[in-house]
Amino acid sequence: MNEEVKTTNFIHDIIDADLASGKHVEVVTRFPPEPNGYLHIGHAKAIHLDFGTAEKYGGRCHLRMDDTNPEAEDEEYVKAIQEDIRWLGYDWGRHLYWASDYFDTMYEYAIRLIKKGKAYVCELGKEEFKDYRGIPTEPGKEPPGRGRSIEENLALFEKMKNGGFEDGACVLRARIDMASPNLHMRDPALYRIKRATHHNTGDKWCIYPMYDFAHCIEDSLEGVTHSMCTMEFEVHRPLYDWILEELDVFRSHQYEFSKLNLTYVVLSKRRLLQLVNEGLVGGWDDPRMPTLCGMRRRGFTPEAIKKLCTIVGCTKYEGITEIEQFESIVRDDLNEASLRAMAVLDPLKVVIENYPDNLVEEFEVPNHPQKEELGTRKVPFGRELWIERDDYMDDAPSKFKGFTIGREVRLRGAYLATCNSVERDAGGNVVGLRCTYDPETKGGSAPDGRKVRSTIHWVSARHAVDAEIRLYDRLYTVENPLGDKEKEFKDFLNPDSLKVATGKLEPMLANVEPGTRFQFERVGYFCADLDHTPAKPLFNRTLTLRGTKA
RNA sequence: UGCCCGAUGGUGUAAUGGCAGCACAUGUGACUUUGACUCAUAGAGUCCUGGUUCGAAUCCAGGUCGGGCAACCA
Repeated sequence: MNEEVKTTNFIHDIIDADLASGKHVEVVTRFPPEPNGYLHIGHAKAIHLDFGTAEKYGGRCHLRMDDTNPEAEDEEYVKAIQEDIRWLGYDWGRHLYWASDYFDTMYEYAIRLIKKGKAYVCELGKEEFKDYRGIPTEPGKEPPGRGRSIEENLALFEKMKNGGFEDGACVLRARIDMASPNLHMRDPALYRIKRATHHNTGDKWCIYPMYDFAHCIEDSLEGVTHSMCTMEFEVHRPLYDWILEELDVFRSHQYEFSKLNLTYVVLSKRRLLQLVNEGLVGGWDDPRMPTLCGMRRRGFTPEAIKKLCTIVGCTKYEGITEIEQFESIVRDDLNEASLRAMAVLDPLKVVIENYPDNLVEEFEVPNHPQKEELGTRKVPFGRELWIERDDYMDDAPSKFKGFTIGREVRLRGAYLATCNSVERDAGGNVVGLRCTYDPETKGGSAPDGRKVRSTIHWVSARHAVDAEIRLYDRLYTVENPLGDKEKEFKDFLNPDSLKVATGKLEPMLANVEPGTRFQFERVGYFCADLDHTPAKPLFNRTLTLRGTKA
């Protein structure tokens, strides 16, 4: 997973050209989250691009909290955002900034625009202005305040700042072109009045800059050379350029790329919030959520997430990546890195009739089949075992890998054993197996060299630790839950996205740290949950093994 | 509807005027003390129509289809 795939993309091509021409001598990027929600895998794509680009070119990437709307934002998210970015493995060093750091400068810049006759105070209400702006096919009309004198605008703007107007009574507008085919250029709002306490600046301001005004200035002030954002901002770029041009400040440039889309995943902030608020999931860090904290809890690795970002690359094409792509990367990573263990999720009792009742043996079992350096562990074995219910079948076909009456099967790392008879309840259901083992096959191989095709996992009943095991599956039943005009995404929630099992674990698993990842052999990849304790073991299934059903 | 953007196997992504490659997914086979891993192998692609050129996925024109924008959100 560490082999860095050589990457380039259309933005890096531009950077190469900028560096070659001397337009820039260093590369400065930024990741600008608004602290109003948790980061998800879509943000990971942007983070990977922003920080990864800076890394590639030996430049720097700023982390900037884009806190221009105090009504929406909350300190609670700031810590979580930082934790998630660090978890991905990125470091902004001393370059943590806030849009609110620049409120004074932005105010000065607004005045500069007014003095140039490029901004004015507009008293039109929200709905009224919509009328003036008009529709794309027809030019808009000039708002009444547009012709006001500079002095008047200066006075009015100061009155706005000093609280002389009610919220929403007026806004500061850029004076651009009410006839522009780009609606964003029809005198967009720059400042609005909003009496809200800001988490950084408190009650100092009652006017706050709009995104379009704030963002380009933030970039410029920080010396950001390449400001990358998603495609929906493309139509804002002329405004971004216009503001920096009129202000005559350092020219940052904006480049747009397409968002990440994954099958069986919904990333919209609003809908994620809905899942949490309506109790459809356990919270923002529910392991079924595509949030970084949810994915962390699920057991996904930051390396796998970054590798996905590398593979999907950076283009302007709005496609949808199959979740199988990600799952494959995760399995690759987890297969390499995880230690093996044995756990039985749907236990069936086996009695080895010819094994002494009081005997306990410990077998030295490798922690990884291909990596000797990961060592071995001791697993206790006794007369009574748990095996997977699925590992017994009446009249099994020859390709079946498990017990059937008369067939010899290898108990992984222990002995070869043969099933002689089956115990059934009144309904005919199998409730236990009676087997005999071959004492000559210690470790699992027969001295006479006979071939045994089946190997199954097991846990000693006397030593087994009971555990709650949460079996996670896709949150939705369809690839694109947003793709149906009649139904809403919640109609496609997978009722089986979480199943809870009480499993039997090999004893070592009770004592691992929360977050530790394992492959339960023949079952899947699992991760000790945040709430896992030795007294109450709790594991999450990250993914099944390839080729096995959920 | 106006403006902007895009289109390469089922999916994602390379090829920067010169052999259309890689990965995932799918099929088949081998190996296996995990139905895992690994290995081998197969099928499958340049949206359409013209033009420029010795040569076009790439450049040009027109079309088709898909996406975005029209908050005092970001």
